[in-house]
Amino acid sequence: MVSIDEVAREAGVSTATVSRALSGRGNVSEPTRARVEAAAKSLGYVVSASASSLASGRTRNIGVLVPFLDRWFFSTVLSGTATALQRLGYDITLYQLTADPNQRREIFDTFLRRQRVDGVIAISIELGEEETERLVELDLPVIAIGGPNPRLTTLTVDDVAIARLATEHLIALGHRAIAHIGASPEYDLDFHIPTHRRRGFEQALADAGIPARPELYEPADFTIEGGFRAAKQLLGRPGANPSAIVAASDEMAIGAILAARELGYRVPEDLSVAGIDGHELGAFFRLTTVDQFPLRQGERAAGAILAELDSPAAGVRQARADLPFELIVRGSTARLPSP
Amino acid sequence: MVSIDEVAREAGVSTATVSRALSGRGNVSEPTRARVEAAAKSLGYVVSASASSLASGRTRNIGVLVPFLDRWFFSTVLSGTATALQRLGYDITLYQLTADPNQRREIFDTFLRRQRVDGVIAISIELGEEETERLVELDLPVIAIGGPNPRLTTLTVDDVAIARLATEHLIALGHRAIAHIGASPEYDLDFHIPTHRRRGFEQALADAGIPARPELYEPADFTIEGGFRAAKQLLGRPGANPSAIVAASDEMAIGAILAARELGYRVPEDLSVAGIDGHELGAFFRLTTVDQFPLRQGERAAGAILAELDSPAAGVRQARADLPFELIVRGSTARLPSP
DNA sequence: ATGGCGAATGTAAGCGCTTGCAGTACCCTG
DNA sequence: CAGGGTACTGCAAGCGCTTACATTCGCCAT
Repeated sequence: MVSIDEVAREAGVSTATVSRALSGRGNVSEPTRARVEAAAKSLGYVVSASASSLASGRTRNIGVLVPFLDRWFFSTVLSGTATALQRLGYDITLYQLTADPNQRREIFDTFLRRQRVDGVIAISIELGEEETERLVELDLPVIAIGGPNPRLTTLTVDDVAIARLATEHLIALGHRAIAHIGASPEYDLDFHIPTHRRRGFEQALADAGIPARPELYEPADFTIEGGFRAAKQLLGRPGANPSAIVAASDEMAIGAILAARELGYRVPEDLSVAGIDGHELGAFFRLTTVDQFPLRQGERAAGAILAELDSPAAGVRQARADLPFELIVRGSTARLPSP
Repeated sequence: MVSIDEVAREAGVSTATVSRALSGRGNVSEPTRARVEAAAKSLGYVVSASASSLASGRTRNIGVLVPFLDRWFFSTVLSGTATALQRLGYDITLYQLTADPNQRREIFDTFLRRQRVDGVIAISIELGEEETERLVELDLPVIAIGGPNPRLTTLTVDDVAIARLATEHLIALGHRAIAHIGASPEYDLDFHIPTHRRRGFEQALADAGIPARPELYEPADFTIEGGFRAAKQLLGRPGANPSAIVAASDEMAIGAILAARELGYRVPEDLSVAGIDGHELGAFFRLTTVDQFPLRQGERAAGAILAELDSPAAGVRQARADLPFELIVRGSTARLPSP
């Protein structure tokens, strides 16, 4: 491995100058800089990350925590984060958190404390009291996506408003018998997203003066299959007879569309279905949805952490539910035919 | 930050002993080890990654290269890798490669050469000549998944055999008019997977004495939507009239099932459909497929890299197509009704 | 008894950088 | 022309560990 000394010798300067020339910190005359750069290139010199980190305290590395790697939403957010961070020359160290308390403890107590990262992004992680504490103790910039956490800077989307938007769309189309596929309470771990969305759904109905009908609610597990089963329940339930369904996720909405088709309903003529999330499969199924732009969420988290890195405490701890979302009307919803 | 000196003082030993006690390298008497451990725990000491790496040359960090983060196959393999690596105390540094040559060059020329990783896992990356060269030059253990690369240790699945297995299943069920959804040539970048699968399909037909029929082939782009369109072509083509379809991916197979339903075919009564990959949605669509266990592929890569780390060159460069795969018969294929 | 050996521990020399401090040369002001 | 900057560069002290080598000590074989 080529070291900085060889570059210094080759360029006829001290190692200090090489360091300054290559890192851009401190003043170096243009000709010297060029000479150093040429020497570095010709020798194939690349600074040693550990030596540089040890001496400077900077790592150019961000730790990213995700609960799942192989689920669409999380991998999409991660993708956005990774793209943005890489573009700016940052490495990312990935930690996939499981439910195993030992594994989690190891990550919070050891991995994150090895001075290997300059900051941490937690993507939709339900953090325990202690875990939040550990994160704060790190004394590093931390950005959390999802689930307002009063002790951390958090990027959150207003899930109540999202669900209300989807529901209002259906109401505006003349629907009144609107069903909702949410989550069973035990699924409501992650930031109470299902609960918030259900509340948004109910608010929209209430605002429109439509009485809530318990038989028009059905829980599922946020998967296509779950949505499929829930929709079958809903559509088969005597007296329910919904003309529209708001699902708390696109995957469940797709399941609902599939279920409806199987039962002989035409979507959207006989049944309107709206989802939430902006899933990649939405376009194919012509699904009307409220997109929350997960890719951009990831990019935004990257931007936020870098901003804090640049000017610490610039982004004073905040927890604003201000991530953007937007109703995307496609072909799965239609005006209720006047009877 | 607590340093090793404080632990040494607290335990009443030298820093050398602390290092040895905590890392497990070298001899330390049991009582001393316990004392050191207690001191470290009470002070909340965690070794500094950069200092340790600089001094020892080991980083306990594996670089992982992926082409996409937000596609099912890759994120699933990555998940397997991450789980296995984390369990063994390794960090993973993630690099999402794009097609942008500048970005790729930066990763190969700079990021990977900063001595930040002990080894590299390349997940289904189509590596250029030069990129392979850079990887070899790193002089680190490198494991590639997919696409036999004679210069690297590669984990590969036999795509010809996989496709043959799927096709033979259909032939065994009595089908003769079997269509294939593959990829258009320009999509055949990544290790020629589509080509191999098409070849396997054709071999199976040939072995069974079934003549190839060009009108029973249709290219697509490996997505559900692509499979949907391709199947519509196939099923609408005059004179084609297939009784079964082998799709080169599960996503395309799912698209084909959806297309068939839309055209009024019952699956599997009127049309059998088989896929390849083992996609998570396969169960829901009752898709018969050849599973290639991507999660396990990821774990296996992790195991392989650690094996090489333990005993360099133990895993002499090899490129065996020996990853396991298995026919999973579900409900999308059935015996051809005797006419 | 004695030499030899291995286990346990300490000493101290790095690992390859970054950066505070100091020195030099040059330029501008008054 | 002196005084004071400013820009550039070098010197050298770390950053917080690991580990080769040295030292000590108890124990066993001779």
